[in-house]
Amino acid sequence: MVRARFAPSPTGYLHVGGARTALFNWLFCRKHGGRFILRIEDTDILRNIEGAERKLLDDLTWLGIEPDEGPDQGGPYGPYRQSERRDLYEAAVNKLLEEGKAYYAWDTPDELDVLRKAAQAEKRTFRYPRPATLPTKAEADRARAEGRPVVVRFRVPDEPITVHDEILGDVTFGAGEMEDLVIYKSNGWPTYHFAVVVDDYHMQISHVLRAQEHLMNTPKHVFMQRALGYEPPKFAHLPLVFNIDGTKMSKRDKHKVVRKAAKDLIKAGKWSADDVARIAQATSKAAEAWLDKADTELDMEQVTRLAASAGVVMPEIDVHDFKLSGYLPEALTNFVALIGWSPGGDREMLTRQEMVEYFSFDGINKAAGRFDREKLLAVNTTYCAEAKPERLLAAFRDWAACVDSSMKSLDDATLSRVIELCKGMRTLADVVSKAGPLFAPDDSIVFDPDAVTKILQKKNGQGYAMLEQMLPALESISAWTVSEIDGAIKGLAESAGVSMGDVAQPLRVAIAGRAVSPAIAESVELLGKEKTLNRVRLCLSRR
RNA sequence: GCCCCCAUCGUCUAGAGGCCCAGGACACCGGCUUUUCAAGCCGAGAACCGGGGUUCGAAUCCCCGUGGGGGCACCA
Repeated sequence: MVRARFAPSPTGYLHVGGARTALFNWLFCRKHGGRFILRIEDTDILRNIEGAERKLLDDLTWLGIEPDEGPDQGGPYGPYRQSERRDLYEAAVNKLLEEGKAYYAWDTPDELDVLRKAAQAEKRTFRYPRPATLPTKAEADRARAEGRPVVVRFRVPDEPITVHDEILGDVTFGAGEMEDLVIYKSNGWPTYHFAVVVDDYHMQISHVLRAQEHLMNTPKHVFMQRALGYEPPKFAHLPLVFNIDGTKMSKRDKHKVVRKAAKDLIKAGKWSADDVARIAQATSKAAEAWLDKADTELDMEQVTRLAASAGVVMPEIDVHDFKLSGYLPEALTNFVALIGWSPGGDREMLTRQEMVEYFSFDGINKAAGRFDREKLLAVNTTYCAEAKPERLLAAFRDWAACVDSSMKSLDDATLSRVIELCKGMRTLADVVSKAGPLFAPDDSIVFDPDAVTKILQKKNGQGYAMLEQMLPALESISAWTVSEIDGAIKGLAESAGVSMGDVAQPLRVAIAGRAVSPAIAESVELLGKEKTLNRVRLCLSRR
């Protein structure tokens, strides 16, 4: 029975890299009729973020990667949060302690730091110096009573080890290359390394698919599995995903972009450091530290405020970011599946079913891949073009609710019509950026100065002249239909001896405020007679 | 510094010794279409990191070099 798991820690939104790991685990399970387990790795109580687990779960749901077992759905091997399985870790660590396979240690962080620095000065690789005779429990208790931080370290066997990876093949590590790692912290919680080993065993995990950054952890885990008498699962380490420039995709990228924008504005004299603090709603000290490259000084909400105010778009990093940008979950998953995996041949656009069908470790690459946003956009464009109208409508509603777009209040019929008129869209957000003004109040239309000069004022105000002539033509239309409106526009172009563009573009600027909108006759029809005439008059009055 | 992994167009990749003077997709460039934007259509350019082997034959196998990346926490 195949049982694979995705095990995120609740520190924020789901990262796209994590989403790919989750997807591969899910695909692997579906392919082999196995069970996909979600386990929350929350052993670092300080790093856990309130509400993060919910966000993680919601993002997975949005992507269509539903666990078979997990905190929400339960299952026979629960609980599915590590914080609720402490007795298991305790029993395991006691066993190792009793057998002399693990031992107590109580060096302070400062003491360890001194040892590390000394090793570094001698150009030696630091490894924790295992004491010749292992401390007794009584000694550990005494140290604890004295206020020393008592941890438990795993006694790593002094022998080479070869672990087999389903993707990479055999990987060998020499004897003595790993130090005796901490498996129990002084605060009484197990470390990640220990909890994974214990949980994977108790949850009967058969395959561990995880990012390649964990490769070096594998021998440690296998040594522990042997020490505990567990049969190690099979391992498959997935290639990493980087930014297009080869850097790591991290939330730092967001800070970077916003910081640069803020600094540029300061340099241009438009902002001051105080403005940064005020806009972010942070202390001036925090703002200054942040400007000086301390990412941790401002949180994401504060940075988001700065980005909005500075008018910069932050790079999408988390699944939620892509959702907000208007990507379809099926497009995102298809795109992300193709980084580090190939279904073989020329196949590229795949349904989830096809992905399951073609999925295999053979198709997984060893080399790291890069996340090409241009390609994602192209994939999304294709998905938008091929999606059924109902799907697009549902996806748009989902998105509009998420970003709180004013267009979310439109009825289904109108919305479907608008979406249809926006075909060729690259993201759901394009619908709003293209057709949004048609649904805004007449007096909220902002005229794009460029469009005004280029289209209305040019050639001695020919655009305005066309609008003046358009007014009676539109007024006389009794049946407000696309064909009538189209006829009116064509008629005017012909009688005035100008091109269609010379008539349509001024009208477009009048009703939308800029040179872009859906097809003109359709836009006008959608707007309605009254509003159209109102907007044309309004535009002329601002001449 | 030590350990580990990797290496085909700018990017994602196909390719499991002859089917490859290397195929697809995105991007780019040129053109078409056109009442805007986007979309669409047609076309062009673009890669086997270097050096040694093995073999009748190497993008494919081996070695070395170079380059890129990851890991070296009481974080996961």
